[in-house]
Amino acid sequence: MPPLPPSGSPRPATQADVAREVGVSRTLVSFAFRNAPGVSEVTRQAIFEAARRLGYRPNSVAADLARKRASAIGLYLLDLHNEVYADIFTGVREALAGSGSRVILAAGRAGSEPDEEVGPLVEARAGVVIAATLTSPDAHVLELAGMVPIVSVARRIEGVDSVYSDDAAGARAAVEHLLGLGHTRIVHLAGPGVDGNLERLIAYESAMHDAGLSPRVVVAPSHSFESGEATAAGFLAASDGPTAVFAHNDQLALGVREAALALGLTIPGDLSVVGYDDSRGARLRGIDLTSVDLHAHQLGAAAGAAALARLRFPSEPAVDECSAPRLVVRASTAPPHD
Amino acid sequence: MPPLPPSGSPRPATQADVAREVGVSRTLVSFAFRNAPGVSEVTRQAIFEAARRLGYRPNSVAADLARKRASAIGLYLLDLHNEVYADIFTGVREALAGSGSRVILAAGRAGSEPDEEVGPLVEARAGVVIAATLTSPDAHVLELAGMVPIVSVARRIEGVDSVYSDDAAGARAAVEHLLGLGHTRIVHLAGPGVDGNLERLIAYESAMHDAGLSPRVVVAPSHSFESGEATAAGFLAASDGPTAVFAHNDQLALGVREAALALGLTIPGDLSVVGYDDSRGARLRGIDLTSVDLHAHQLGAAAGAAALARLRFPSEPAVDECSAPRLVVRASTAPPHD
DNA sequence: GTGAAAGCGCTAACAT
DNA sequence: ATGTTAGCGCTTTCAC
Repeated sequence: MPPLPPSGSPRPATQADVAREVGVSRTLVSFAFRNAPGVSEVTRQAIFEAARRLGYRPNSVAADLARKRASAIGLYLLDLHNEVYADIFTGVREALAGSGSRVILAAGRAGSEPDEEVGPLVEARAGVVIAATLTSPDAHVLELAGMVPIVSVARRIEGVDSVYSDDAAGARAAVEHLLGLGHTRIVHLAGPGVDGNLERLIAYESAMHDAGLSPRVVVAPSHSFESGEATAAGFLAASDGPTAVFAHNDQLALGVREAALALGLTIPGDLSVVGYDDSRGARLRGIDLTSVDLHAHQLGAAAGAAALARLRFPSEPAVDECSAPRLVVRASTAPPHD
Repeated sequence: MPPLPPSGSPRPATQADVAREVGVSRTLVSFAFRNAPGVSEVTRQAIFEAARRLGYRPNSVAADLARKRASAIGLYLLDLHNEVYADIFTGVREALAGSGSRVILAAGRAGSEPDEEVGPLVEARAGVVIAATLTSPDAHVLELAGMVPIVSVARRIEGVDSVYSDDAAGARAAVEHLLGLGHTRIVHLAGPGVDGNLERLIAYESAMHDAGLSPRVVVAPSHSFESGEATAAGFLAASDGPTAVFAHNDQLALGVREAALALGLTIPGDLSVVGYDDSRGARLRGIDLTSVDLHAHQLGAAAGAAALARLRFPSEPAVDECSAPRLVVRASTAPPHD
């Protein structure tokens, strides 16, 4: 027997319906729902009661339209599969708690153009968009910023509110850790070559040069675990393979780890691996991945605060908040054994 | 030196601005942007050109309001920190690709009321809300469903479109696997006691009863890793502790694993652990967690399809799609050694 | 304390 | 092919 039809969705109730039910004007209903002064207690109660009966829910979209200012804050997250973005999300939410602003989310999609999914946020007229992480060129971001204020998370963009971590310092710390252990054949597994993704790469190259070594960079097609695994399967098998890999993020690093173990290599015996993000996976016993913590949660909270400020003071100078990351050494790194 | 002020956000351009610029009526601009027939090619080009120059972006919110039907599909994800929801998200997106419908996301928050965060989706007037996973009582969900069609993911709700996995079968398979290995002291680490979260618990109890054993249920305060770790630290230390734990999800299971290892127990030597979701973490070498795969990606895709159908046929009977989960046996389970 | 009227940016008949 | 007009659900002066 097929289940019952869903409770049907007739036209949702409007303020007009409530007003008619109570026998007052629409204005009063509007006032009542915004706790505006000038509604007698008895009328207010009657209105709420009728609203409950009718299942009335305010239409925030129509309200914003009429009010001519957006109450929504857009939050763009590049990759839901990467836990870092969940941390950023939590931080943002925390900063926004009690501010009375709705958050509307958008997330990156596999095959889309860089930052394409930010579009819906501006078309939905978010008052400000917190973006973690933008991947299109600065010029394009600035163009976007002309339509809606942008708060860039984890990437510095001149002229746009930016809340980020010092990637150069983090990457340099990671490479120097490896260098200090005695490694010389260190591969950097970079993320796709998009704008705002280069700091770690550059810091790696510079640290290698400073040590008198030649950089060996391999670019992964995406930031995912799978992509790290597949890419590493290639360069690990080569003769004269690396004794250490510094990956752009933990996902890639875990992929490298998987590929290495599949080839019969041991970690850190045959291969040292360093990631970036210090995510949950890195911290599990048995994984113990050395990684760089960029304090994603705090980054999110700072971004949330910046967004609120931008909403209130549209023409203040852009904030530029850089925080220091921290290298967390675990058991995935050791001196090379040859 | 402080950075430059952000490019400022004057009033965003509207169709009226574009129309004025080109010297045509607003209607034509509206038509042009919706690729409606009846606009000469030259006018259309002029319109697009002017729009580009002015930085015009359509206001999807105003469009929906005028059109009197929502083009947005709401997607509620209970916990961004749980990778399963990212899989569901990906599946939904896939199913919706090319349907021309925007997706607006909302995610659960730590301290909020059950399903509270679905509210913004209905207030933003989503045409249908895909909810993964609802935690409030059926009655409350049905009330919600009176305001907007709901597609419930991973939980069956009578009278509401439901796309879910057979939790009873999955849980029973997990417990019987443990039973088959010879375990008798099996603890079930359950999620918080909310509606729609009981199937696994009940199946566990029934499987234990069928085996002539008495169930030992411990309820975790949340679904998180931390909560699993803290809770397990308690019951593992007890004398007469379990030889196996079946957790409500992988996060909890990984927390149990961590607590066990911290106590010096070995897995699966001293303790067998089974999770649920078959997430990335479970599959890592060195973790090798036995788990139940509920095919989150497919669940998401099916939910997306159901949402589209519901949008087109508002009064069709509710769909009720149940799929079979699969137990994936890995190295975290073995016969008890005493 | 309450209501009438205008308008937010857009779509959708209905003209022309 | 192009323009006019009337709303969508709401907020917001400004009267009463």
